[in-house]
Amino acid sequence: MLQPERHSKILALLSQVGRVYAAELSVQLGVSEDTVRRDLKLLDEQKQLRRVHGGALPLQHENQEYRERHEEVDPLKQRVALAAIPLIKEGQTILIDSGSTCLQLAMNLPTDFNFTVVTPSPLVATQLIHHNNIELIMLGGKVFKPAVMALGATTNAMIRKIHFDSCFLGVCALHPSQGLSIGHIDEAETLASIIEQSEQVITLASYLKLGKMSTHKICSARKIDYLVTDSNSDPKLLSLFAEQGIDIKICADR
Amino acid sequence: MLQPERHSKILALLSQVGRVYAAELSVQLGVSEDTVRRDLKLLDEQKQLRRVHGGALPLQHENQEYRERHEEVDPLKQRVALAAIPLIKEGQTILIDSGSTCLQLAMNLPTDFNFTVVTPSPLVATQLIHHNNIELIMLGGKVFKPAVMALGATTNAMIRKIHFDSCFLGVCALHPSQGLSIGHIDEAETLASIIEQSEQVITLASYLKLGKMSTHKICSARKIDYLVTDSNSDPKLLSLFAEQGIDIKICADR
DNA sequence: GATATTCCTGCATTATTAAGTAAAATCACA
DNA sequence: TGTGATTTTACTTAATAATGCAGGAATATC
Repeated sequence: MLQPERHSKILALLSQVGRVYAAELSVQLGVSEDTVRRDLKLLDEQKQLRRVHGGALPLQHENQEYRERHEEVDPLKQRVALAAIPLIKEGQTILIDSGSTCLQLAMNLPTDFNFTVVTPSPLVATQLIHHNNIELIMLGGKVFKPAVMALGATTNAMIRKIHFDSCFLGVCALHPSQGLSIGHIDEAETLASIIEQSEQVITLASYLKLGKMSTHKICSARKIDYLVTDSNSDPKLLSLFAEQGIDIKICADR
Repeated sequence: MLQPERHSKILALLSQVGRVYAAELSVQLGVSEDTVRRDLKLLDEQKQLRRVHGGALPLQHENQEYRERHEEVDPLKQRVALAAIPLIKEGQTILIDSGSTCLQLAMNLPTDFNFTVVTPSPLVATQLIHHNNIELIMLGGKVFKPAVMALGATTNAMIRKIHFDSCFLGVCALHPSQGLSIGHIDEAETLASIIEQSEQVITLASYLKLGKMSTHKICSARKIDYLVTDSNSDPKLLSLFAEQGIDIKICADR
C-alpha cells in the first residue's frame, strides 16, 4: 500500500471512529509502527489531525462538531419544512423521514388536531414525545449512524405492514430523469419501501438538492406527488418536474 | 481510550452535571483512580477546571445556570447506573430499557470496546447515536408516551426474534413475593417478553422502588439475576431478595 | 478526636516514541 | 539497462510517557 493511500485511510478511519491507535493502524495497514508514526507525524504537521501519545485524534472533536451542527437551525430548511405543514390533515398517518429538514418539520408539527406519525429516526421520535395530539410509531431495526435512522430488513418488513397517507422525505438528490437517489443502498431500499406504502409522496428539498443525482436510485420522479422547495430553484428544472406530475410548492422567502 | 479523550470527556461531563467525582470517573473512563487524579491535576493546572477534594468543579460562574438547566440528573440514579456498567462485557448484545436510570446508564456506557445495544426508548437511542463502538438497534412499535418507549404487539414480535445476553431494566416496583410489577399492562407484557429473551436480567432500582408493588406483574423475583441499588436500601429486604438467588450490587455512596 | 476516604509520593511496569542505521524500493539520467 | 541518488521502510536501542500499586500524609465526616 502506498503512502498517500495510507494517509487517506487513516483520515477516513479517524472521521469514522473518532480516534486511531498507532499500534492498531500498524496491523490494519500492514506496515511497521514506525511507518505509522511517520505518517501520523506528517499528517499532524499538515494539520490534518492531532497527534497524541498512543495514536491520533481528529482536529475538532466529533461530538462538539455534531452538537453545533445540530443546534444551529438552517433557516432555509426551516422555511421549506414550514411550507410542507399544510399538507398534513387531521386523522392521517404520515411518515417523517430522517434528516435535518424533516427534523425541522417534526419540530413544527400542528398541535390543534390529531394524527399519527411514523418515523425511522430516533431524533424525530424524541422530538415528538411531548406532542399529546400525535400518536407516535417508531420503526425498528438497526440504526444506520450516518443517516440517524433505522433501516434494513427488519425495518422494511415493518414498513410493509403500514399504509401511509403521505410520507415526507428530506431528499438528498432529485433529478428529472434519474428521480430520487441516495448514497447508501440500504437507505435507498428502505425509502423505496416507504414510498411503496404511501398514498402521497412529499419531498422536501432546498434548491441545492435539485438536479443532482446520487449512487442508488430510490424511485423515479413520476412517483412523487409534491415537491416543497425554495425560490432559488431553477424554474426550468421545476417545470421539468411539473411535467412529470409533481405538484410544486415554493416556500416563503423569509 | 487516549488521554486527551479522557480529558474532553471529563470536561464534557463537568459541564453537563456541574461536578465530577474521582472515584466515579475511574469507573466511567475505565482507568485507575490514580490516573483520574493525574488527569484532574493536569486540567486544573491548565485552568480547565477547579480541583477539589473528591473530584472537581467547573471554573466559570455560568456553571450555576448549567446546574439549574441540568438539575434533572438525579445523582442517586446516576450512581446506580454507574454501578451497573461493569456488568457489560465486550461483544454482548444488551437491552436497555426506558426510564431515567436507564438513560443515565446509556449516557455512561463504556467506549473502549464494542457491543450491541437494543432499546425501545427513542431517548436512549438518541443518546447512543454518537457512540461509534456501539451497534444500535431500535425496537419499533407504538410509542407509549408516559414511559417514552415502544411497546405492544409489534414491539413484542420484534423482541422475540432477538436474544439478549442481558437486559437492564429500570424497575418501578420490586417486591420479594410479588416480583417485578408496573402500572400499565402493555408495558408489563413488553418487559416480560424482554425478560423471556434475556440470558441475564439486571434490575436497577434505588431504595425507593424496593418492597413496592404495582398493578401489573412482569415476572417473579426469581427470574432476576442482579439487583443494582444503593446503600439506603433496607438490609432485610435485600436479604429476602438474595434468598431468591438475586445477586445484589450496592452502588458507591455520596 | 476517631475513623474512613481521598490524596500524594516514589517506584516498578509497561507501552510508546525518537534516533540512528541498514535494507529495500523507487527514481533520474545517462 | 545500469548506476547512483533519493525515498521509503524496517529494525535496534535508548529515552520517554503513561499507568497502576503501595505506603504514609492530608482531608473530610461523624
